[in-house]
Amino acid sequence: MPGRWGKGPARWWHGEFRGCGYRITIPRQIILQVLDESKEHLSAEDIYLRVHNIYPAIGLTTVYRTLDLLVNMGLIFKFDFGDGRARYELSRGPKEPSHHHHLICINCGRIIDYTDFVDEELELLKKTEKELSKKYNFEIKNHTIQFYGLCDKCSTSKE
Amino acid sequence: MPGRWGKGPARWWHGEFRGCGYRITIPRQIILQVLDESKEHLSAEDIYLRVHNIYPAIGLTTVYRTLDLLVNMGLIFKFDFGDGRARYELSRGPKEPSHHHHLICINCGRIIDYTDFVDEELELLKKTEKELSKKYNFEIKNHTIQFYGLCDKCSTSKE
DNA sequence: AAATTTAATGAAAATGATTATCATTATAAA
DNA sequence: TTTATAATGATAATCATTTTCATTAAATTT
Repeated sequence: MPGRWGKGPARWWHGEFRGCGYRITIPRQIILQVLDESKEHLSAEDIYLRVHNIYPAIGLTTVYRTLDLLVNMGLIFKFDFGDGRARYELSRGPKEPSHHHHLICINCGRIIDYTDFVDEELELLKKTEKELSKKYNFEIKNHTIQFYGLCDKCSTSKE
Repeated sequence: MPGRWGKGPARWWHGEFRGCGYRITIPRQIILQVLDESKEHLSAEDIYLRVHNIYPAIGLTTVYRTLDLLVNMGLIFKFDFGDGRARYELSRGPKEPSHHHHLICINCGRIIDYTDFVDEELELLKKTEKELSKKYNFEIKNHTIQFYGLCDKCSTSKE
C-alpha cells in the first residue's frame, strides 16, 4: 500500500513520538528517513555520514542519542556482530515487519539476512520463552539468534 | 573422573598447545586455571584481577592476548551481553561439555544460564545450519542464542 | 647444564566507539 | 509572539581493547 503515509519522508512514527511526549525535530526526521531508506545494517557512523549529506549540521552525539531513544521505543533494533561497533535497523515500520536473523562472516564481516525456518523457529522460541519465563520468572522481551562462520568467498579463499 | 589430569592446575589443554606450537607459560597456565575454576561469565578485567591474586606480575595486555588465542583455538567462548565488555567461558574441558544459552537482564545485567530445551533446540539448529549452509554456501562455525528481558527482581521492582 | 633462538610478556601509549558536559537553539504550548 | 524546556552540537571525557617496543623466559640446541 504505497503512499499510505503521504509523500516525502515517512511519518508513520510521528504518532509514537507524540504519544511519548517526544518532539519531532529535523535531526530525528532525517535519521529515521535514512534508516527507512536503507536495508543494510548501519553503524552509528554510517548513519551520521548519510544524515550529514542531507543535513550537514547534524552532530554525531545527536545520532547516538537518537538511536538510543529509538531502541528504547522499540522502533529499531541494535545488533552487535562482534566488530566493535553497534549496528541498527528498523524493527517494523510502514513495510511489513520482517522477522529475520543473521549469518555473520567471521573473516570479512559480511552479514547475510535470512528468513528461512523462521516459522518453525518462532514456534520453538515461543515455547521456550513461555517455559523459561515460568521457570526462572524471567520476563523475556527480545531474543537474538546469530550464526557465525565463513561466507562463500572467505570459505573458498582459505583452501 | 576427578584426578584424571593430575594434581594442581588442570593440564588437559597442554596437548593442544603443544600441537599448535604454542609455549606453555605461567600466565597462560594461571589464566586457564582461573577460567577452569570459575563457572561465571568473566570479563577480561575479572580474569585479570583473579590472576593477579595468584600471579601479581601479570599484565592486562597478556590477559587480552591469551583470551584471544584461546578463542581462536576454540578452548573458550567469547560472549557479548551488551554491557560494553566481552565475557569469556570455557567451551569444553575436563568437565563434560555443557551446551547452554543465556537469559540476560536488560536492567541489572544478571545472566542466567539455561540448558532447558537444548535438545529440541539443537535439532532445529542442526537442520537450520545444514539448510543455510547449502543455500548461502555459508560454512557455519558457531551460533549464539540469547534472550533479553527482566529478571524476577527487576520485573517486580518496576510495577 | 649453559647457550641460543625467538615466542611471550608487560608497561606505557594509542585507538576508537560511545558518553557526559554545557552553553545554545528550536519545538511545542500558552 | 512569547515562553518553557527538550533537544542539539562542539568539545572533552571514558573506557574497553590494541599497538608498540624493549625485556624476559620457554624450548631447543650445543
